[in-house]
Amino acid sequence: MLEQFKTYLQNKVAITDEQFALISGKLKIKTFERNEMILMKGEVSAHGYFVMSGLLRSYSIDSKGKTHIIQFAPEQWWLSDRNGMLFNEASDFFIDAIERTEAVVIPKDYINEAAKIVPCMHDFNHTILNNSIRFMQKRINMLLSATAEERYLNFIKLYPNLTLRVPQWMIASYLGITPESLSRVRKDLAHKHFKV
Amino acid sequence: MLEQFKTYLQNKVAITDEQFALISGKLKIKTFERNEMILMKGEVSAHGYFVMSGLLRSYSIDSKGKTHIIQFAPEQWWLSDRNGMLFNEASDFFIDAIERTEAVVIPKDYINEAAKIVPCMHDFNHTILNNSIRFMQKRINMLLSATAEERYLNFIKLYPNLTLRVPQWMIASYLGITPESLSRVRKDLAHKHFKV
DNA sequence: ATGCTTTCTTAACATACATCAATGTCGCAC
DNA sequence: GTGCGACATTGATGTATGTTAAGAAAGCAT
Repeated sequence: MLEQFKTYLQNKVAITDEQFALISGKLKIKTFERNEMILMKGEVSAHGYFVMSGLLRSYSIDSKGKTHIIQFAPEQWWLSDRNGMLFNEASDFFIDAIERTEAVVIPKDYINEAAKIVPCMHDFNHTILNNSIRFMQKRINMLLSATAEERYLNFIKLYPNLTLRVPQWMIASYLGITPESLSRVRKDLAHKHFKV
Repeated sequence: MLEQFKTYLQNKVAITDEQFALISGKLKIKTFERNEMILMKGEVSAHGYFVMSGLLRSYSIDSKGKTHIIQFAPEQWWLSDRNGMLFNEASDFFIDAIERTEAVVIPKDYINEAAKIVPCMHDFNHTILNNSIRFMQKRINMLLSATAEERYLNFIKLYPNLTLRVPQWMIASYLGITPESLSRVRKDLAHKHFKV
């Protein structure tokens, strides 16, 4: 059941099957239905999720009722609320399931506990967090500097398979533009003979 | 000399003076002049910086020659290129000094080495990275949802002292608007009797 | 101090994107 | 299969912000 998570871990750091057995005992898998709410803004979350199949998202809702997607989490991605996980504070964002998804539930103290047994879990954590940061820096750079069309092209390159799985209004929401604008960007690209 | 860095560390995790002495031997302090270039895009960086006094920034330059500020690093902040630090890859961004600054130079393997002696350095690193992530998530949310005026007001609240130290075109660049727009926003705020 | 460069402001004008609204299409629930 | 709600497209129009350009003010180097 946790086979996929093991493969993922072993891909990042040197962990033997025996070691994995030692640190995976407490891990649980949870299934979320399509559209199921996972975390509300304001709640305190004590778990992170590693997505094995399906697709999660975190998002905000602004004063005008518009939603803004902060992150997509497809297979092999992590999603967690940093406020709750580390600081026991209320979440700024909502989390829900876009598709039916199976995720490994990671308790907040898991990494530290696991690292007591398998020290390189610290390196693993370190790597994950740093990756997340450089990923977000690139996104910030995009939002600061790119036009709607450039952002969309970048999105397609970055998440080729999401482009087909996710409704366009969600992609628009991730890019920081309206669905109408995205529709027009796509129309223009089609005229330029651009193909996904 | 490293007094400030020690205080900072002790504020975050339980480290005795003795422990700090053990892990601070190799640390060096470096001074950068105003406008001094610290890292060019494309270079591989092996150091992070902890700012003790002064102000650093990381930024990109787009195809039209415009600069976009990714991060400011005033006193007590960290700045490093994640590409080089963790993955030995070329940096996406530039780093330079806005003011004359004194910074502690943190070699890429420092945290791991220090943690061998003082294990809670892992917790420290963990906290720093998570804080950075939630900070950036909020910024992304801003860029997705807020108007120029809202972003500026948020900036003032977040970095009250930077507002006075940094030229306005840099603030504009951080907010993702032009200096002219920022000037207009400020004019409007003045009419509404808003005071910094 | 002097002069030169950088920064800030203001105004006229341009434009990318948002908004509003109507229509069409698709997929899913019953 | 029918019908309803979610999604996508398109067009007309609005608006926030960008662009260009000029002059004023402030900062910096010699």
